[in-house]
Amino acid sequence: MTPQRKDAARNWEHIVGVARELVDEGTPLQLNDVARRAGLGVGTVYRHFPTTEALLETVATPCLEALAGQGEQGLSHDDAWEAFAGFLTKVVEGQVTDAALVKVAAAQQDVLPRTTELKKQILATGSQLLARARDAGAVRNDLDDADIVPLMCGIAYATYVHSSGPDDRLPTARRYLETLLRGLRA
Amino acid sequence: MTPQRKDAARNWEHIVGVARELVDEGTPLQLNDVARRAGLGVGTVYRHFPTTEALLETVATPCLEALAGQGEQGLSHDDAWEAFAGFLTKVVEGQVTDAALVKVAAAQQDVLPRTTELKKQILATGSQLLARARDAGAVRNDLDDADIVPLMCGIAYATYVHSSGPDDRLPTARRYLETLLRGLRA
Amino acid sequence: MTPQRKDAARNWEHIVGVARELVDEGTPLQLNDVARRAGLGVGTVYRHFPTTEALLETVATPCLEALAGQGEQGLSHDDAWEAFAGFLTKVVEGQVTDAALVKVAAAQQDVLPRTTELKKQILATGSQLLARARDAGAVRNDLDDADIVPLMCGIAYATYVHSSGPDDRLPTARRYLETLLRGLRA
Amino acid sequence: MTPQRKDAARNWEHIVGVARELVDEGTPLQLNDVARRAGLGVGTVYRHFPTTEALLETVATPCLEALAGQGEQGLSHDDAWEAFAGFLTKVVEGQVTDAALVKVAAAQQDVLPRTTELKKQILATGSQLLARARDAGAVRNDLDDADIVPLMCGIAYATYVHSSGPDDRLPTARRYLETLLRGLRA
DNA sequence: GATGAATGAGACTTCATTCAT
DNA sequence: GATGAATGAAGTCTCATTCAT
Repeated sequence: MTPQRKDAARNWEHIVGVARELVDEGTPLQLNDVARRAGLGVGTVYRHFPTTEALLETVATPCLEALAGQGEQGLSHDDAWEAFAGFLTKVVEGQVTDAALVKVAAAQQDVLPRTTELKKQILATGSQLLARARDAGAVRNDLDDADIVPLMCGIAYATYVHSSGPDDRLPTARRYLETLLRGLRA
Repeated sequence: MTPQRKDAARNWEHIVGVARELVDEGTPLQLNDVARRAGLGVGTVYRHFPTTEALLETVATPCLEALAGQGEQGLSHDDAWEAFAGFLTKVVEGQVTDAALVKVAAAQQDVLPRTTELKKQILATGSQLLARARDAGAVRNDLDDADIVPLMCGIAYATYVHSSGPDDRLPTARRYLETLLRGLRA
Repeated sequence: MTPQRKDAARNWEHIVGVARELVDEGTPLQLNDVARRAGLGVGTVYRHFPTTEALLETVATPCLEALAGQGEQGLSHDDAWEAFAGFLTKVVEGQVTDAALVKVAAAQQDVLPRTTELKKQILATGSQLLARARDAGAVRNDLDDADIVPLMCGIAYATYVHSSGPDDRLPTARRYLETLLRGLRA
Repeated sequence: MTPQRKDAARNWEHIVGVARELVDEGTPLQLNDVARRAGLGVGTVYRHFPTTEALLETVATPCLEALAGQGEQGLSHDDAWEAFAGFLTKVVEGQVTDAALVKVAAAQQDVLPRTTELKKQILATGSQLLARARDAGAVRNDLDDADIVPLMCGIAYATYVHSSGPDDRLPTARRYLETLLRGLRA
């Protein structure tokens, strides 16, 4: 994925870094814009990332990887409910902290195979955690695998609608999630 | 609100109708686009609706009015919890049925006084229903007035993320809301 | 020129009054704008004044008439130079006081016969005053009739370029004219 | 100022050339219009000149530079009055020859730093020449630095009002300036 | 590979004028 | 006569993408 030549690799990093900043600022990603801020030619940015989505997904990748990792850890947790709830908390925290994540999560289609892979992996982990919790009688039966991601996106969205700024988002998101989890509990 | 002259009124209706279609299609509202589809001059559309928001809010108005009405009815309901839950159900059903509603609900600023008025009214009703349910000991204490709208938007959003088409939205939304309501219950 | 029906006459007056205000504000004359401010339909304004120029000239007419009158008076002045200089002073004062006047004066073509008539009359008076002053040996020979209006417009323009606001215009215009007059003196 | 790449430089020149023509024709500068006439995309023109003013000032730059140069020469002239008068003559000749110059001169705000610089320089030269002439007792005391530009613009404007075509402008402008200069003489 | 100039479709908006009511 | 809704050409400007250098 990462190109070979050293300068190309440096550019790649730089572009992703600039894109990260833009996403954090809430500025809509525009490849021209990224190029200007990175002090690079548009062509260079296009070579590395043919579309906005590709760049966005790349920006989101580390977060997705972190979530995937945390899911793995959760699987070794004794308490099935705690594992499940803890995982969802991480997911929601990620989303309200990182605007890139929400967009990538809500997108129906991915452009990078890596993104698809990670999303699948996270979903699989979520499903396992849900299954375990359900088997342990901790979660109600009417919740499906396919509901996890939408619900997390919903919580994140609710948080964005509620929040005036980026500061009060974390507590709000946690509060909303707690409520939802209480509703999920068997 | 509706203009006086017959032809103008016809155009007004027509524009709103076309906009309704576009919203339902998921096409982003564009005044030029509306004009083309309506077979009218751009200027005509601009005369009636100076901004996209004005048109969008107008499109959403009937739904908002319906919700406001249903809220009123809820206030005369005996069971405080049922009244509260029923109202939220109506709100969520409205949102997943009507894309305009989500956008208008999530917007921080309105452009039409009528919209502001209706939103206030609905919020007030929601607050009253929440207070009644809380007083009756049916709802947990940590839910605030300011959380109602965001949570409803969140449910709607979750539904959109989940749904492949517009048909399975209603049951999904109801299921999600039920879960949330269970979590809100004291 | 003024219409017959009483209400029409009232409208006519009102339109001209509103236009006067707009000109004084420095707002560019727009017939739609005039109509809105006057609380009349655009059609009504168009009926009275088919073009912006027609309205502008109408607005300028009283000033033109005043100048024409003052020119007449000047002709009966004993001192030929004083008469000439005094007349030019009035003209320049008019122009820097009234934006409509500059535009009408600088225009190559008039749309109202009345305007043409008044401009001719003023020009004729100016020519006579110039001739008298020249015959009296008070003015240099190289100044032509056709130079009077342009020079007055030039003085007015210089004043506009110089001036920061409308308040310091009169003294500036007078100063500039004095200089020019000194240069015209034989 | 001129871009690096050869094709870009060619376009830049071409655009300025086309703009020059339009200005000379008396056609109001419009970026779209320029693009069409130049056979270039609108975007190209906008890239080079983000606003009409930027293009206009660029078109006027060579003239401004010429004036600045001539002012320098004037400073080394023995006769203070001749130097002053000669400079003003050049300025006025420039203005009536080049419509861009009048607009740029009369504008309160510049958009290109180069324009501001040149205008300052020319003004400074004018001020010095005026001071020298005044010290030499050749010019009346009531003329201020800040009057030079407005008066030159006024002369140019008077010339435009007078002239039927672009051909008789130069002699007219000279005649008007002579008259004014006579009035400025101590 | 890198650059960034060029492109031009297309979105947005204004306004002079007409004409049905 | 009066009204003001309708028109749509024309101007402004942006931005994703391509391609010559």
